[in-house]
Amino acid sequence: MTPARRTPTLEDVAREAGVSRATASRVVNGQENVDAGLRLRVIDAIASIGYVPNAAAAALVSRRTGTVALVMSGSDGSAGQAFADPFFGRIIGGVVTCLRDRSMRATVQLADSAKARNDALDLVRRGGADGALLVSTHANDPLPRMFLEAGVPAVLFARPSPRLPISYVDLAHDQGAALAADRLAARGCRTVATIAGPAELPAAIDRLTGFEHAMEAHGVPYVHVARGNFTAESGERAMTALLAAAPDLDGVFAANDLMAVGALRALQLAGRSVPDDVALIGFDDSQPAQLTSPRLTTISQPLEAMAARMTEMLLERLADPAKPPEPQIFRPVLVERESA
Amino acid sequence: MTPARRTPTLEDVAREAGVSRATASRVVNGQENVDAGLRLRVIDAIASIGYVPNAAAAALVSRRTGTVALVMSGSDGSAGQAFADPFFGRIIGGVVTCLRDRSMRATVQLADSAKARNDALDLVRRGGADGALLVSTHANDPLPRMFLEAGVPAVLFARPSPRLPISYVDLAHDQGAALAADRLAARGCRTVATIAGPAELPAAIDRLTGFEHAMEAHGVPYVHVARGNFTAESGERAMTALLAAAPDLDGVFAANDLMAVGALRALQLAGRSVPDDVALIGFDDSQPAQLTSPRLTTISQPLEAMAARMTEMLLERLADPAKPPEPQIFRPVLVERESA
DNA sequence: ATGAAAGCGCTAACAC
DNA sequence: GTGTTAGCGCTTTCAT
Repeated sequence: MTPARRTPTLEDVAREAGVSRATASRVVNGQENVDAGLRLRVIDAIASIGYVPNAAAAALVSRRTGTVALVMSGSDGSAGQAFADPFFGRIIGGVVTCLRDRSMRATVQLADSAKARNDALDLVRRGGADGALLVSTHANDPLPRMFLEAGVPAVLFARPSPRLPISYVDLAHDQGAALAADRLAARGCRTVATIAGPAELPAAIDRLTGFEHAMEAHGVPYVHVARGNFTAESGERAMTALLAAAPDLDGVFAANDLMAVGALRALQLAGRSVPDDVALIGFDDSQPAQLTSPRLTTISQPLEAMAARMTEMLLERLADPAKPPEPQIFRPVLVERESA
Repeated sequence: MTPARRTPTLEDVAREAGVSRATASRVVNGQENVDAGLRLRVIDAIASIGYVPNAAAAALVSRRTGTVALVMSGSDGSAGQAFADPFFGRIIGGVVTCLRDRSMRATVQLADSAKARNDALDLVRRGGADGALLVSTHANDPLPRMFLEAGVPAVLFARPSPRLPISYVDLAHDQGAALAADRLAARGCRTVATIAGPAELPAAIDRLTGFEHAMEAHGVPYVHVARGNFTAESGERAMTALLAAAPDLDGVFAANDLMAVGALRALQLAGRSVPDDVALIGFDDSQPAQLTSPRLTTISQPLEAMAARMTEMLLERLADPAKPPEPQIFRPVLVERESA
């Protein structure tokens, strides 16, 4: 008859295999310096008694959990809604995929309030995660500085504003905007406008100034500017205003695809043909960009690759705490479709 | 001068406050039965020496981690790509939001290969998570049965197929389809078609049969059927085929919004006006549904609420392991816009 | 290459 | 209400 069973421990494995707990541990953790014969016996013992290592015990002594905190920093109160945005989803995908190659995992935190930010930081301080990945796109987000000051290993997605001595990955947003400007200029557009994003997003600012500078380089000293908030509605409104201000417009760069979709609608309502009367370029290469007619020419960013690199940088930092902070900037690419 | 500091432990707190470690522990864990005066002294001590609890040590003895594994089960090789789909994002949002109210968190796993499935299961068995949330939408996914047989607490998103004695949340997909049928019937549509989703998704099957049955109830015995794979392109192709087979079509139900968007395009290309010539209804209430012209009438599902409920059910199961498995079905709602 | 032994920091009985 | 105590299961020097 079956004895009342506790769940088997390393001790049991060791006894069963006739080795010490230390050796059993070495085998479990895949260390090389173990006699092949013993290793085999340990492996058999593990299988025969159905041993499963205890993660908490390992973490307690090794001070490593194999877990990384992935902190999504939103404006206060943005709540769970944010996750519906593929931007976050793609980053999660990149992070999770990178981690699992190393047998690690991510725990997702939402930092949209002072309490939530503290909880996220606490998680790492309590040893619930080995380090943190902070997706923080807003200027003056307190989160990066909190982690920095607490001495908690962290890498950011997006350059902190104001700047901080901390590693981050980011896109060359200005280059993306320049790609759009180049395209418009190449089509011969001379009266151009841009629908900019919220001023509190450094990325939006970079896209705006990047566009202006690049058009300037193409001999176009003035660009009409309207602001939106990254929604289609705001893009439509902005485009309507732009059309009123500059009826002879022949090229438009929207700081994201959603606003470009709205702009497209306004343009079509106004009887302008895209791209013949007005060329239009978006940013992000999101799904909506592929669903409009004409389909949107846009700027794509390698979010998954950026997320994976961010993860690697954290792992490097964990392996060598002395590693100095480092930025890593990715290049956007122009996706040519029908709207420009 | 400052002594060489270890990181402070509960022991240090206890000494500083002049109480036992047990009392200090009670205060840290917010237990009620502690003298108010002592509690204050402990709190002061914590602040003054900068104590931070160690999660691994707590987990080791309490056998609780406060972490739940959120396992995204995709078809093999679907990789990180899947996360770009707002479907997953919304679920993650619902889960994370629900958990954080209880000071818990989720770790995201991708189960798209035999190894990944084993890793996910192992995570819980090693005590890396207290239980699992399995988002498994494909028929014959081995994942749910694996967790069930391992005796690991788990709750599913979507009814397992074949059925299993395990708790799950799901949408009444057939009711959603019926909502679409009712709408079409109310508009007087008599020659209707549906663009169905992949046959390996139980949800897609339910939407198809639900639609057929409801139209039948409205006195329409036959529904034209074409299959798509949930992409806009497949929807466009399906619609083109449907138009060829039944040129007098006056109503179409697509099993998701993306296919509806494709169908809309095909319809417009064929010179049919939507909704005047042909009424069109989608499913999901996704972003693209709001960006087309006309905007899509569609069926929405409360994914965040479903995810939150799934999470609660797991927590209930954790609190009472004897709790019998239970399904929880949510109602879809018709979102009236312009296409039908 | 292997084993002995010393904790890692905490919770939960249990006794008072 | 408070303290004492016995581990939780593992990794990791340190000898050998």
